[in-house]
Amino acid sequence: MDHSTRSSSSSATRVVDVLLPVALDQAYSYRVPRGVELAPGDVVCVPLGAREVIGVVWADNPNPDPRLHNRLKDVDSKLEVPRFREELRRLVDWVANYTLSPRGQVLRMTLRMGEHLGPERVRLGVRLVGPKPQRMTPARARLIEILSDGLLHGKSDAIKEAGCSAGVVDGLVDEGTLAVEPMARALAAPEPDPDFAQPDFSPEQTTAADSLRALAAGGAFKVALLDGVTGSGKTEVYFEAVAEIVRRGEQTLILMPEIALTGQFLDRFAQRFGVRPLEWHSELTPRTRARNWAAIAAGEAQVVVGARSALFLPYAKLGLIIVDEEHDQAYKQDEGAHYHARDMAVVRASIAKIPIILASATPSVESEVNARKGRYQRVALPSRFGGQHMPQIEAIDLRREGPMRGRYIAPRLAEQIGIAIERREQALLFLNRRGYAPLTLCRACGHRFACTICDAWLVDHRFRQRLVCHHCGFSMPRPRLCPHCNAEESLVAVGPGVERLQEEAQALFPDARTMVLSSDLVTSIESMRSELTEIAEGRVDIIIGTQLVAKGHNFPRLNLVGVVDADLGLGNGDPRAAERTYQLLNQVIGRAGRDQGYGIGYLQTHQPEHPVMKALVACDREAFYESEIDARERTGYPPFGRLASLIVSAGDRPTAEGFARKLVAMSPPDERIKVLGPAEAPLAVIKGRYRFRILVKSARGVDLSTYLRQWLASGPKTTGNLNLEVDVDPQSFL
DNA sequence: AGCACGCCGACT
DNA sequence: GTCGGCGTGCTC
Repeated sequence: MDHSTRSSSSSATRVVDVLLPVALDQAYSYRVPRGVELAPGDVVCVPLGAREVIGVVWADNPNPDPRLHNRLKDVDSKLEVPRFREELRRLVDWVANYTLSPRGQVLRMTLRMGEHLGPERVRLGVRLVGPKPQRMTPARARLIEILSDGLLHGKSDAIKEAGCSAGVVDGLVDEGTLAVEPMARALAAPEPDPDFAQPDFSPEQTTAADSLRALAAGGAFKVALLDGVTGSGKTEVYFEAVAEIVRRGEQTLILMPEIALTGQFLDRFAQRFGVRPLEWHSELTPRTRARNWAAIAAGEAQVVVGARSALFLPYAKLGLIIVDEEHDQAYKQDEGAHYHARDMAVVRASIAKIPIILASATPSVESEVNARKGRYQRVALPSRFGGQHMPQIEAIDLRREGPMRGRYIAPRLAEQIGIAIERREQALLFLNRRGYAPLTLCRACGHRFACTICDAWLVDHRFRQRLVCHHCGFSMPRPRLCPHCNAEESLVAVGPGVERLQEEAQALFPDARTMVLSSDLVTSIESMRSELTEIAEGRVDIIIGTQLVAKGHNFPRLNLVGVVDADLGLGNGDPRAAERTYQLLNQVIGRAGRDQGYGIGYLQTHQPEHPVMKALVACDREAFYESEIDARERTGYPPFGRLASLIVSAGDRPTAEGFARKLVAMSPPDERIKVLGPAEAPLAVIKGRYRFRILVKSARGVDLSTYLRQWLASGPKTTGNLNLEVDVDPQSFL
C-alpha cells in the first residue's frame, strides 16, 4: 500500500520545461508543486544552482528524462505577470535557431525588467492642512510658501524645491501644519489620442498615409517600405498608421536606431497624439524599466518607442511594427546574440501576423530589392514637404582645390561657411572621426603610437588630453618626449578628427560659436538632448560632428553641410562600403535646408568620379541603386547570396590560426556553399586576442544556420581561451 | 549569466 | 600556514 501511494503520487507530479535567461540552449525540467497551475508562457521563479532565477515555462514535459528523476527541483513560484504569448516564444526559438545562439540568451532579452518587479513603491505627497506653526524659520517659510496652493506636492520634490531637509517636513507634520498622504501612481503610459491633432498633408502625403492606414487596418502580415526623402514628412505619415492601431486598441512598436537622439521625435509624437510614447532603451533606471516592462506586458502602453532590444518585449497585443531608418547599421547587434533588429522585426511581424513598415530615405539594398521584386509594398514620398527643395550637392575635388597641407577645409567650403555665418545661418562640418587626430608620430625617428594589445593606432584626444585606443579603450597621457628616441617636441598629429576640425574652424572664424558633437563627448541622453536643443535654437554657428549628427534632428537654421572627407568609408574593402557611404552622406546632407529650402552640400573628395559621389552630386538615387544592385548580383553578395562569418580568436596567433584551419578542413562539402579562408581578420588583434575569419558564402535559398550548426557540432570544440563567434548575415567586415 | 570549485602567489 | 587571484565548468 505504501508502495502504491508513492507511485501514484509521483505519477501525479507534473513536470514542466522552463527556459532560463542564461547561456543555455536547453530548457530545464522542474516539478510543479501541488496546488500550482502552470501553462506554457507562465513566468516563474525557479532554483538554479545556488540562486533563484526567473524563467518562462516553455512546455509541459510528460516524460522527464529518467536520468534526472531524483534531481528535479520544484518550481518556486509563479509571477503575477501576464503569460508570454506563443508568438513571443516562437520568436525566441526562431531567433536562437537562426543566429545559432543559446535560446536562454535570447530569452534574456525578453526579461530585461530588472529586479524591481512587484508592487509599486508608494510615493508620498505632502499638503498644507493647518495653521502656520508657532515657531517660523526660513526653511519652514520656504516650504509653506511652496505648498500654499493647498495641493498635494511630491514630498521629495517639495523638499528639493525648498532646499530643506526631510526633518522640516516631519516637524511641521507634528505641529499639524502639514499632512503626508500617499500619492496616486502616475500612469506609466498615458493614452495617446488618435484624434488629438489633425495633420495638414500635401496630396502626396495624403496618398501615402491612406496606403499605410489601409495596411494597418488590414491586420495581416505585410511589409511596406516607406521610402521618403529627408524632410518629406515620413514620420507624420506613418503616425496615421499608428493612429489606426491606437483606435483598434492594439499596440505599436516604433524601433529607432539610436534612441538617445529622439528628443525631437518624442515632441512630434506628442504634437500628434497629445502625450509622449513610452520609451525603452538602455539608459532607463531599473525602476522605470520595470514599470515600462509591466505596462507593455499588460497592454497599457499603446505606443512604445525603443532601441533594438524593444523588439523582444512581451507585448500584450502588438498590432504594428515600424522600423524607422531601417537601413541604419545600428540595428545590428554584434555582441552576444548577433541579430539584425530590422530583419528580426519582419520575422516577429510574420509570426504575429501583423503589418510592418520599414521607413527610410535611403533604403538598404536588401529592402530596395524586396520592393522592386514586389515582396514589399512601396509607399513613396519623393519630394520634400511644403515645396522645399532637396539640397544641391557639389563635389570639391581635393586633388585640384584642396586646402594647404595640414588643413582640412578647402577654400571654397571655407568661403561658403563665411557667407552662411554672415547670413546668420548655421553650417555643419561632417567628419566621421572622433578625437583630434587618428595618428601621432615622432618627426625625429618615425615612431608611431600604437595600442599594445590591439592592431590599431592610438587616437589623439586633446579634449581629454590622452591618446586613446578606439577598440579596447586603453588610454595614456600624451607624452612630452618620444618614448622611442627621447626627442623633445618631436611628436606630430597626423590627419584630422572632429576636435582638430573645430580648431581649424575657430581659427578661420574667430567670432563664430562652434560645437563638437561626438559620441565620446556625450555623457548622457539628457545632456545630448540639451546640446541638440541649443543648436536647434540657433546658439551655435558651426556644428562639427561625427555620424551622431546625421540622425534625425531638425536644425531649422542649417543650410550648409560640408563633408570633410567623403571618401572615408570607401576604402576598407567592405562589400557594404558603397551602400553605407551613400546612405550616411545622403542623410548628413539631408540636414541642410529643411526649413528654408535652399540647402547646399559640399563633398570634399579625392575621387569625384566614384559612382557614390556621382550619384550624390546628380541627386540620382536610381543610378546608385542600379549600380549597387548590379554589383551585388554579379558577385553573389546579399541579397542575391547569403553570408556568415566565423571569427576564431585566441590569446596567441598559432592557436587561433590552427583551430580555424582545422575547422575549415572539417566543413561538410556542399556544392551550394563556399567556405573561404581562414584569413587574418581585418582587425587582426583586439584586446590582445588574435583573430582569424572564415567566410561562408552560399546561394540565396540555402539554410545556412542548419549547415553551420551541423558543421560546428561535428567540428573541433572550443576550449580554454579559444573563442568562436558566429555571425549569420554579417553587416560589417571589421 | 552567476556562482562554486580549483590550483598557484603575497600576507595576517 | 591562509587569503584570494580569476580560469573552468555546471546549473533541472
